[in-house]
Amino acid sequence: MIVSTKGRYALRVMVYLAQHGQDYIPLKEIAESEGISQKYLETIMTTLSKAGFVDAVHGKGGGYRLNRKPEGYTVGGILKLTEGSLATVSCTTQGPAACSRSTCCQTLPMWERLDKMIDDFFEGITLSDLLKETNG
Amino acid sequence: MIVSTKGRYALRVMVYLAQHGQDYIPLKEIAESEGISQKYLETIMTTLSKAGFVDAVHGKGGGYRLNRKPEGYTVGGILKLTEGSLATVSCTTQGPAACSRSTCCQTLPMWERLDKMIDDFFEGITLSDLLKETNG
DNA sequence: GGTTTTACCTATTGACAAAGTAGGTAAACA
DNA sequence: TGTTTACCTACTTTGTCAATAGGTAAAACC
Repeated sequence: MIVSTKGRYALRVMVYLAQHGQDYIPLKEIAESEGISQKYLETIMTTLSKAGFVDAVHGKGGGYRLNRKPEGYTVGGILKLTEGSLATVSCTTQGPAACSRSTCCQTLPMWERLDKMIDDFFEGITLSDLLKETNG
Repeated sequence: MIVSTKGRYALRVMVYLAQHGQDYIPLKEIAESEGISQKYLETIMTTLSKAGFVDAVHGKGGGYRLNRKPEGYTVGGILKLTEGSLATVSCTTQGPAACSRSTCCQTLPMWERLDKMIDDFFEGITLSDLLKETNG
């Protein structure tokens, strides 16, 4: 049960941008600061940009920046965008009739409660909350 | 973020055994009833058997059965055994120094809280609880 | 003792997605 | 015109999940 690097990197990038306010930050700088492959980060930034999560500007002095306040982004929103889904089992990822056993499965309700709990967890955290985190 | 078939199948098998009390149920019957490949299920049953979660008896009239009451099994125990770990990110799966950024990472505390929440969730559910589930 | 029924063991395959790479084009600015 | 940046399409590598193949060993039955 794993959140892939795509989602994890995206979160870290968003935190990084949040810490740099109104400035446009070039991808190269983000990649180097966060220790992420430039090429790989490109695909993530494109996703964030297309979804309107960040502004992108070409050319010198360009780069990426947030277009909302940190409180305006939930961790859930960022992860759902980059991961595709947060569902923990294929049974709940697809439609209701995905599994022929759904009507009699003794474990399905548990998975659904888990998904709900995780969704609530992530939707209850904003970028602004992450900025306040401190380790150690 | 996915729980693999191994853990899901294991849970369903344990529920199935719980519903059959003291009887020894051959693998073939479990596989057919639950629609799981026999060969694949073998690896799962071996895991459960080696860990002492089930009794196994060879020969005619043999098979598998639980050796505790359903209340004696937590979903967390079964999943940790078959999945290996329930950690959601590689950052927390491995040791504390797995990631060089762990001391300054703004997102790590959140992952740790998530892992804790999921662990509590699964440890708070027993086989006996699953038996009471009803769908639709 | 031989046959059937069962669990147990080692190794291999196929499919798929995650992670990362390669090499370009287009926009903005000096 | 040249540099800096984002954007685009395609490819490769790697690894794990899911399943398969082909056996051996134990227990019961006749």
